[in-house]
Amino acid sequence: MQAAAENVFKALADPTRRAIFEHLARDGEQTVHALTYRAAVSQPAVSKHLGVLKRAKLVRDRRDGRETHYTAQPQALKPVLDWMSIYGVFWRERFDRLESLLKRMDQ
Amino acid sequence: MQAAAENVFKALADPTRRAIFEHLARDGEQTVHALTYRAAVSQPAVSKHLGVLKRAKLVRDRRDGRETHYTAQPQALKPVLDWMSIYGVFWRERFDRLESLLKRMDQ
DNA sequence: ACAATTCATAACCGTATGGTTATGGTTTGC
DNA sequence: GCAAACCATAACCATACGGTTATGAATTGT
Repeated sequence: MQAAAENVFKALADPTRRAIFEHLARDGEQTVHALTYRAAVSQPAVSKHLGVLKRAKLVRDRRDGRETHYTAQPQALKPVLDWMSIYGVFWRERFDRLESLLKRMDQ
Repeated sequence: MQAAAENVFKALADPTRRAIFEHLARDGEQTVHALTYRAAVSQPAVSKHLGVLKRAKLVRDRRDGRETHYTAQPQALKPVLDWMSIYGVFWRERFDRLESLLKRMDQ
């Protein structure tokens, strides 16, 4: 498998990290401060988690003065999808979505 | 997120476990003995990994005499796909596949 | 200038994790 | 019947991991 997927899988294995990522993906760019406010853990813990997510390329950071803004980079999930696709597991589901999509497009 | 996905993510976070799962998914049902032969770790380690995969429902086991046969259960990956779909990240890719599929169906 | 804010890093701690060897219960082959 | 094969579990060990508090560097507000 691609070496890239390694870090992604490990990064997503932790629930706190997934929560942070979900938050970023849903609500867009956030400062560490804002993320800490929502998280159930301390600010240093959040910073460490962001470091892990960053190494996995799941987030990007942008320094602005004393603040650091983080953004979700969902494309980084692609290696996971690719890995899963190897086994052709989801063709059935994809086809179902295709069908329902076509139906909606027909109306 | 679904509680089910929790175990799946953690199970897939370990490279040895992914290797075992890949092997099962590719080559079909295998005994612990056969899996150990290929794996880079000891038989007890393989057994433990299989236990983790089983709790995540990623594999099924079938006892037959002194042998235990394991089978990959790729449907268990679905919660991961669902989780990723939340963010609509892959609609673009899906749509691309749809297009190429339609082209092939047209011929 | 100085106090407060924001964040990352260091130092530390308990527990989870992934590995090992040892062992024992079944089942099979001879 | 007995030795060998197959597998799971127990006991153990080192390290990784996720959390904490303490601290300091950089920036901002007043």
